[in-house]
Amino acid sequence: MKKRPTLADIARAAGVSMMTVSRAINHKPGLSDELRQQILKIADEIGFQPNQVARGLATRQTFTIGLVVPDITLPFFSYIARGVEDVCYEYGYHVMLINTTEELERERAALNALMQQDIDGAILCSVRSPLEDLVPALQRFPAAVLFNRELKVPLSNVVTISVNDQRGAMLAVQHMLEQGRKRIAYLGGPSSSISHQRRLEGYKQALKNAGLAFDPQLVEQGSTADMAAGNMSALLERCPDLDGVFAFSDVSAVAGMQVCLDKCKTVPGDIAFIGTDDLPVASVVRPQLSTLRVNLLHIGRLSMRTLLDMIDGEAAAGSYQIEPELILRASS
Amino acid sequence: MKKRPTLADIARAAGVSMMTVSRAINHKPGLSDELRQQILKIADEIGFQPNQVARGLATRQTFTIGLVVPDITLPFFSYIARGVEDVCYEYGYHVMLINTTEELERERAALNALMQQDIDGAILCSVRSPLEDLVPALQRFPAAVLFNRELKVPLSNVVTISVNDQRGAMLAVQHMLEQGRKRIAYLGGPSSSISHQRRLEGYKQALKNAGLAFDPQLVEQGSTADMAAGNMSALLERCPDLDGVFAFSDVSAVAGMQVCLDKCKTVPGDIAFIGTDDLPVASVVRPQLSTLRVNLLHIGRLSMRTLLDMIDGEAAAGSYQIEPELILRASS
DNA sequence: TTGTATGCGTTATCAA
DNA sequence: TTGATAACGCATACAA
Repeated sequence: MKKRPTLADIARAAGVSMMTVSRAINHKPGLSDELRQQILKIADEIGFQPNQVARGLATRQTFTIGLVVPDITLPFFSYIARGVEDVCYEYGYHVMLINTTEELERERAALNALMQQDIDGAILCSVRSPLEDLVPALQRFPAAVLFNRELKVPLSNVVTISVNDQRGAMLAVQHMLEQGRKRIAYLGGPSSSISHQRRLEGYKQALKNAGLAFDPQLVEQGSTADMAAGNMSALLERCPDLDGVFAFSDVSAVAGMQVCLDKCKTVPGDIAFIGTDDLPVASVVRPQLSTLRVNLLHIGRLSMRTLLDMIDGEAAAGSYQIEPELILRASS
Repeated sequence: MKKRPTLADIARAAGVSMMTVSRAINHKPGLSDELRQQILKIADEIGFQPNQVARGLATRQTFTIGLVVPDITLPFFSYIARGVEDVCYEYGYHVMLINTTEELERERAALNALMQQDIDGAILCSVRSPLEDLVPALQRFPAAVLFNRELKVPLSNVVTISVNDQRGAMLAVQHMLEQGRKRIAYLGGPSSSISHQRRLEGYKQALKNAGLAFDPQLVEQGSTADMAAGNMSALLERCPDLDGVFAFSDVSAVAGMQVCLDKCKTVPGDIAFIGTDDLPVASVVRPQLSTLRVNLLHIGRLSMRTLLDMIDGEAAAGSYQIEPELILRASS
């Protein structure tokens, strides 16, 4: 591996100073077009690529943002990541991706690593760290977007973006209640998930609004498809009169639905199903799955654009709330 | 935002030179334990975080690797990314994630961006760029792993890791042939995909081995679930005697399977289905889907560990071949 | 329009 | 065991 050419190399070859080369490369004013073309030509021939690390050190701007997610294999986060990256590409930014696997220790490490990297901003998705750790960390970033996590007191350099999970759950449960169903279960996600907790609240609220009592027997939690299937079996056994299921994700919903079909229940005749996220699988299974949709790609893009606005000093801190949309298909 | 403390700040506060602080921070020999503890204590109090950009410039090592994928929303790649990131976390490395959306222009931009970032290595998944562009780019990285793409001539700094897609397809098709099926379709992926092309080869090879002629009428291609469903309808209409389907992904397989079930075909009675990737959905749908499995998390980890070995100069270039495993479930 | 001096925060090198 | 000085590659500020 031979050393990469530097500004100095170009300067020597072109017989000008480094600064002139720098200006030419960065398309800054202050030299004749003729000379600029000449320099660019030489740079190209020599195969010059500006060293962004050096540039970052000099300008204190790395054009890199940190993206922290619990688990990139969850479609929910991979879609957000995609949206973020798309906008980054448009604006010449780069993404440093960190998975935390919902572990506090790894979250702490992620925040620490990002501090040291001199990133221009951070997008933190569903972080769990206690506010006493999170707030000081946030304050050290030039700008940050906090997704699905609220702050007690607003910070001047952070925007919060949240999905209204509670309302989403209410919409789903209300819909089934309006169909005359009375025994609706919540096939929940991991108990530590903030979305899970919020949806549970929405579920309870919808029941309350309809004058129905909350029955803990009708709630299960679990993260994988296998667990959802097991939970569904347990629910059916405990509550044979079950007539509706709101699920934490489309995958859980499909798993649960198949368990019911296996046991000769009809969907939606005996039991209605509503999932969450509108994953590709939702419209592929039979019956096609009703679901709560939020445009995750859009959320990713919005997050990154908001971050860019803050970096450019064009936006004040604040908060967005994304409303999920109830997509009715054949399962409810 | 106040300026972050630097080595100089600590040095001043501790009444020693920057170098002594540097040595203390980096746990390098050359100073008394006593003094080291003293310095670390001050650094901690002051909230010092070493600036990795400056460190990277000085040492020419950024502890960052580039990960290029076509689309992080495809489970195939998000699982690999997760495996890569897990190993990165263990070794204190960072991941710069870039999506190329299968566009050559964006691939070129990705390679360029990574060159400029002074990364320690790169993992390139399913890149399409012609070898004449790819090879010179690869040579500029200290080390690289090339996933699902072959080189004509080996490079001393790159390891190739590939899934044996051809053999996988052969296994799947052979299995159906052994069941006595004669009209097996290939519900393919995007035609530009290298995996798609390899699997098509395997499909043809299996037919040939069985003495059957290849019938282009039995092949369709498309990337989304919707397209797969449309393609399945077309196949059924063109070839009513169809009795088996090998699909490019589990999502395509499920989509195709549901189309068949909708048209009152039985699975696997009338038509057998075998998918690819063993996604969660495969074991959740009914009938449960047979599929080709490779451990993607493992591939991600293997890629990153191999890259680390090369970075540390411990491994020579070479190539790995991953064999898919045929998982038989109810659909075949 | 072009060039010079200096600094960004850290580490390598060599001297004490 | 410690420290002074010079890189690393680029950009800012100021001068010519």
